[in-house]
Amino acid sequence: MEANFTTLFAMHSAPKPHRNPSLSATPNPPKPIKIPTFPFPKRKAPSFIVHCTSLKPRPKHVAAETVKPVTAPPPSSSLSAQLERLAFFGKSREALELFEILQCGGGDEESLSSATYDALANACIGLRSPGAARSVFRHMVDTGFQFDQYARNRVLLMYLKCGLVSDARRLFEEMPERNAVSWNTMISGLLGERSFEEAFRLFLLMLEEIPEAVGSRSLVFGVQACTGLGSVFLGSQLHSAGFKLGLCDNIFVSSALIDMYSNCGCIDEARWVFDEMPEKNVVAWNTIVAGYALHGYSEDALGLYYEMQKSGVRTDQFTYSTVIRICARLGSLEHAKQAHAGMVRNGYGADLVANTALIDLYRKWGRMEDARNVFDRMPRRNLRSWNALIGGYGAHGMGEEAVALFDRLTEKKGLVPNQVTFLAVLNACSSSGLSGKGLEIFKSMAEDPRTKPRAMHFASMVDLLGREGRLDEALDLIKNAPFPPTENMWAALLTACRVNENLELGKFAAEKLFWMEPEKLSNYIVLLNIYNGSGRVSDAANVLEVMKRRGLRLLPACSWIEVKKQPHEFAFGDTSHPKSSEIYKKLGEVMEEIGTLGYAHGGGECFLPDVGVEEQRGSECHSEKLAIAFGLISTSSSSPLQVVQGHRVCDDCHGAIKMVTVVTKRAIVVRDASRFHHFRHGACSCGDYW
DNA sequence: CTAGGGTTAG
Repeated sequence: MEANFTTLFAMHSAPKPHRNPSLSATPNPPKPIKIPTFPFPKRKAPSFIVHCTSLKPRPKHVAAETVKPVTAPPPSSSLSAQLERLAFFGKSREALELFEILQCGGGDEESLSSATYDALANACIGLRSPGAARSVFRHMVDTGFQFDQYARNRVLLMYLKCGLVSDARRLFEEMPERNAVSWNTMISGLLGERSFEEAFRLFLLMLEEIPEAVGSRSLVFGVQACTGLGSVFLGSQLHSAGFKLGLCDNIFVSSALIDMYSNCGCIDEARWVFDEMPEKNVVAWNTIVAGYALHGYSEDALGLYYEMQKSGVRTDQFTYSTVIRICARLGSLEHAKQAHAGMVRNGYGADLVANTALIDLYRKWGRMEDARNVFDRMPRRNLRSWNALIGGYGAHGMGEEAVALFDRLTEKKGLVPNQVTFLAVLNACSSSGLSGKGLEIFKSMAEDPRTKPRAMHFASMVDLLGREGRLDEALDLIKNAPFPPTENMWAALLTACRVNENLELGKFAAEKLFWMEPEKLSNYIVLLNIYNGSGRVSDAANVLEVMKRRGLRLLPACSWIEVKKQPHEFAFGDTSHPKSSEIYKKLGEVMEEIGTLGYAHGGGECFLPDVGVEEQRGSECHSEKLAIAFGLISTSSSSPLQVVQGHRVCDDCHGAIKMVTVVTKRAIVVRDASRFHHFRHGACSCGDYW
């Protein structure tokens, strides 16, 4: 391990973060949950730690982590003392105003005291104001302030925190001498700018120049740089070095390592570091839970969270925002509600991030009143909070509310809508038939160079026009876009053609898609449904033939429903559930009942838009129907049903469920692969377009 | 003497 880091770094070319691909795939492929319980087996140490023998452990640092009582500067009449007090109490703006007044005298001023500059630096950092930072530094230079190492480090920090990175870099280079704090400050600043490579190089330089000063703080930065670079290769070298230097029994280093490993796709190594920690604090727990979640192991992550509670560690707002996010991905409302309750109980009910995660969660469950409640109670909101709610309204066919919220947002100063906001509101307009408003917003985007519509916005407009049957306009929009058409745009057109039964254009769009994404099954199925719907049997057979030739097969469709915290899963024609006979009996009754209301089973074959053909011979016992039948017999007659599934609903089920809400007087929410269907009083929030 | 450290969202 004496091999020096510079050569190691040189060997290492263009690192790419290795992430679990399942996270970047479709937005909500939910899964049923089985929470594991954790015995904690000892894991094998990663081999690189065993191999590394040549470094000598350094004498243990005496932990100087004692917390000193901090006292405010005493009240005094002098301007600089007042300034210090203001800065101490976080009144940065006022402190800087006093500084300006102080400068008003002009001419030959004297330097302020070190403590006053300290306070000013804090004020500048608090406001992130580059202008103020520059003028404070200028004042120091102009008045002949005698810089010591401390003051130089403070200025360096001030510049970095105010975003003056290149000035800070120059300052750092020109420093007559640099101590550990100077290096750490500079490296940390570069990390904040996401200049990971430079940060890592600087860390190596520090190791060369003052190796004795590289302590656990520096190591944390080095490891963070590796996290940013996504390089487990470099990260494990640092782990190894830190291990030999005796720096790895530090909670900060351990947490940084856990984060590094999990962000580099090595969850087992992350877990090893975690298991080895003699004392695990909140951050370590939060990091490992987030790590499992990042890798898509949501159940394990939730299981670890329960383990965390058992261990007696106090959960914090980070815990809740992570756990709520996990619950949002899982098909579990009960776990989520408990997390919500715990968050409020422990005094984090006002946390911005956790509340935003809650909005997202409730919207994924179709509980828009709950989402709105959370939003209204939030003491502070950022753009993401607004986006989450606007998007939620859109996904549930509540376009009016989405637009109202969007208008409220644009009237506010301080927050400027971004790409996500626009996409959310355009989708909302489209799904609620507010085409006028949608077109208006789309036009307004194009007028402002900062919000030039992107491909996804065009796709949304294609959807909007297609919904109204304005297929020619939709096609024109695709052709006249300022960039080549994307998959999303053609897919939106294809859906429009299916609903509007436009065979020719549908075929055209489908062929574009087959060429662009030949592996994607749902495209073929949509075309198949178009052909079947218009009785073009031979064309349908052709599509099937092509699919077979390309070796396209799919997982069987399944749906699930949560009853009393237990998920119940159903596949097509499933008879494996213990209550299977009751379920089919109920299903039969309900189908008969809605039959008397005029429901007729859709005669021809109806394919689920994204499931293999051999999986479905008829839609009478599609998994969603089974899940709903089970929900009906196992919950009280007034409670709404929540069904989750990974495939899109077929026409027949969609029609049937609408009528089921009439005869049972229940609300039913189906969260499928592409959207929500909020069935109530015989209608669906999607407006029969999906 | 003071300063620099780890985790979170669409």
